[in-house]
Order: sequence, then C-alpha cells, then structure tokens
Amino acid sequence: MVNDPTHVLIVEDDEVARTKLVGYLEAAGHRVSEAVDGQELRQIMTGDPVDLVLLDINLPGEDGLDLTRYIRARHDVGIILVTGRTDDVDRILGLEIGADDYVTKPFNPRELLARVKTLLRRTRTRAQSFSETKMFEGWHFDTRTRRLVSPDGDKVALTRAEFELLNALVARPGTVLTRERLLQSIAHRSWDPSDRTVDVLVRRLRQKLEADPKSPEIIITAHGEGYLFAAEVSAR
Amino acid sequence: MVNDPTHVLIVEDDEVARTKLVGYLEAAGHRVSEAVDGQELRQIMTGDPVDLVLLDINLPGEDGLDLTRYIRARHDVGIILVTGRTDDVDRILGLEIGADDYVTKPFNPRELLARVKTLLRRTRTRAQSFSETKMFEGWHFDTRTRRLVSPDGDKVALTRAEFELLNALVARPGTVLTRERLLQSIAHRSWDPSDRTVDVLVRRLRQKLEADPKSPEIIITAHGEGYLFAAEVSAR
DNA sequence: AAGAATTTGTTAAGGATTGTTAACTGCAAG
DNA sequence: CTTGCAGTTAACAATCCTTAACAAATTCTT
Repeated sequence: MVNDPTHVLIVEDDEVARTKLVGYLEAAGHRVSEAVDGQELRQIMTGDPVDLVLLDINLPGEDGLDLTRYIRARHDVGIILVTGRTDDVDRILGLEIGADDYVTKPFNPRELLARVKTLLRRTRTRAQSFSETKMFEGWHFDTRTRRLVSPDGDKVALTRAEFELLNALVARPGTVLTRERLLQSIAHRSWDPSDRTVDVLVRRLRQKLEADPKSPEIIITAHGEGYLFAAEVSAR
Repeated sequence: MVNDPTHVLIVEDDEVARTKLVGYLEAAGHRVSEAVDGQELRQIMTGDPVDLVLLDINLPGEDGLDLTRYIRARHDVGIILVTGRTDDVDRILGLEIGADDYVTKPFNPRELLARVKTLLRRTRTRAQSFSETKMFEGWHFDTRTRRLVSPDGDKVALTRAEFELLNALVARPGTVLTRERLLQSIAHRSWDPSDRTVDVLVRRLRQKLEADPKSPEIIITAHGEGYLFAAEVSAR
C-alpha cells in the first residue's frame, strides 16, 4: 500500500485545518502537498502530477468552485470538496460542476481517509456515478445533501453518525445487518460485544423516523443478530 | 439438504486458507470448486453454473473488487467477500459495488456457514422472483417486514425466533418438519432429543395465531415426528 | 482562547426475548 | 387400563436490547 505513494494536494487557507489534514494524510502513507490559494495550486499541479485534490470550498479570492472548474478543465484527477455544514448549495453545485465527493466540516479522520481511499480507487478504475435520493414510506432521503424530508414535507436534521447509519441501512433494505457491520459504516472501527453505540444511534434515529418509536416499523431489531431496514426503498 | 448440492466457488490464492474453506463447505454438503485468480474463475464460471462465490479480497493481479464487478456484470450469483480485519474501506466499497456480504479473516466456521446459508436462501428466492407476503386463513404474513396481520386487521408483533419459525413452516405447508430442521432454520444449530426449544416456540406462536391454542388447527403436531403447517398458503 | 452548544460515546438499570428445566398431560401400543 | 414415551405448560435463568442519564469529545461562538 505504501509502495506507490499517491500524491494528494490540499488547498486550504486556514492553517490549523490544513495542518490537521496534512497530518492525517501523511499518516495514511500519502505524499502531500499544500496550497493556500489558486495560484499555488496551479504552480504545483503544472509541475507535479497529482492524484487527488482536497479542496476547501471557502477560499478568499477564487473559491473552491472556481478551482473545481479550473481543475476539471485540464487535469484528470479526483476532487474532494471540504465544506462547512451550511454550504448545502455550494456542495451540490460543486458536485454538478465535477467534484467527485465531499466531506463536511466537522469531519472525522476515519471518514476522510475512507473517502480518499474510495475515490482513489474509483479514479484509478474510471467508474462513475455518485449519489441519488431514495424514498421509503413517504420519506425522501438525499444521500448527497444529507437531507431527510418527512412525508409531511418537514426537514429533519440528521447528525453525521445518524446519516451514516441510515445510509448503511437504506443501502440494503430487507437484510439483517450486524452491529459490527453497521459500526464499520458509521465510524470505520470494529465492535466488541459490550459496545452499545449502534443501539443508541438506532434509538435516536427511530425517534426521528418512526411514527411510534416504541414499536418500530421501519428499523426492526433482529434479536441476537442486528438490525434490519424493513421499509421498501425506491431510488430515483 | 444434500439432494441438490449447491455449487460454491472459492477464489483464494493462499493455499492454507483455501483448503480450510473447502473443508468447511464440503462438510456442509456443498459442491465446491477452487480458483486462485481471475483467470481460473472465468474458466470455471463459463463452463459450470455457480450458485455462490467466496471471494478473497486480496488477490495478486485482479483483486476481489475487480472480480466482484466482473461477476456482477455477467452472472446472477451470490458473492461473499473474504476480507482481512483491516480492510475497512474495501469491505464497504465491496458491498457498494455489488457483493452481498462479507466475512472477516480469521472467521469462525459457524458464522461462515450461517452467512452462506442465508445468502443462498436469498439468491434462490430472488431468482424465482418470489413474492413477499403470504396469506393463510385470513392472516397476512409479510416476510420482508416481518409483520403479521390478523384476519381482523390487527398487527401482531413477532419476535425474531417466532418469525423464523413461522417462516420455515409457511415455506413448506402440508409437510412434517422435524425439530432438527426447524431449529436449523431458527437458530442455525443442531438439536438433541432433550431440547424443548422448538416446542416452546411453537406454543408461543400458537397463542398468537390459533383461535383456540388448546386445539390447534394451523400448526399441527405430528407425534413422534415434528410439526406441520396445516393451513393452505397463497402467495402474492 | 474560553466557554457554550452540539454531537458522540459510555454506563447501568430495567425490560424483553430466548433457552432450560421439570412437573404435568395426553397419546398409543400392548 | 396401564405403561412408557412424547408433547405441553409454566416458571425460571440467561442473554440480549432499550432507555435515560451522564461523561467525553468536538465544534461553534464570542
């Protein structure tokens, strides 16, 4: 895995955040370059082939979206946007103009690295298509904007972990998923039998999602096995 | 169970691991083929229909993920990935690109066989495009949501074990099923003559299902043999 | 940079499900 | 009718899940 270190370019003007990112990625065995604005980015990318760009969306001068356009126009490289929680619109726009993925600040390191790794693999094998909105029992769940809309049209806010959990469940309706596996999807870590993290998250999700959280009909527990998404899911 | 042996293909380059896997699966009554790389896999799969593939994720050359994509593109077959404990991302990615399940090395035989079994059941019904809800004596039984609705329209909650039991019975109406076999369906374990687990579960199910649990008409006991689902089942 | 706010993880008590045991009941063959 | 075997039943034990409250970690605000 460290045989052929991939070259990752981080574009971020805030020094604290940048240093953090550099740390994570170097620890994961990547070669890392840094830039604070479009000028530095151009300088680096013309001289040294880059495999993946981590791009803050809020930059002074040319912002992340401008740079996404710029990069897409001349380089074949993966782009991950780093966005704030409130940058909904920019995020969508970013994906539309060619970014491959995004992470929301605050991100957790594991998730970040997971997305980096996933994207590297994808760009290497040239696959396409990223997210979509799924519907179940009147709910709309957009995996791209991370938004959940109730049958009445109310927006329901999901925390990061709640989102990941729902995402994992919705991806495999009608299948019992073990806690081990769910925790993998949520936090990229493994599970021991005394760990009740998943249970607690399931409960929190149920309270947002179920008509009667006491007798759930969407997220069903399989005693001794795990949990199961019981509603029918249609994607669009 | 050994009447119609399912054909399982194991793709694993490490000989020790492969031999182990072969042993487990043959002991469970499956017909097993072996491959060490993508080339051998293609050779086998073109000549001989396979029901399930056990696929090591770390292979030299084309790895498990590449092969998952390949298989998904041309065959309707269950895929279980065999992953190392550290392959977080690959595992999740594997599921995203179409694997059905995974087991982590080192695995225990019991878990492995349980997963193989549930997946075979699922792919089999998938192929027959089986319906999800079955009806008998006015009851509606939805195997996907695990819900039971009485003739009056009342929802009856089933516990996991009750659900599995009813599921096993309904799948073969008019046939006497041994305790051994029922316990297999419920708990994936074997039975000894002093084990009253099935009996107790039958009783609990009867109390939810039978008009008069004292003289059951739907779940009949076959003295000295096992139990029998006596109602007529129509699927839809 | 400090404190507030939010999210996430942890713990322990309480509840539910499942497994086990043993007394009891009924069946079926002599 | 009796006897032995098999199934039923209830009560208990073990395991697993739910819940609420709290602690820790993280992010946001000023």
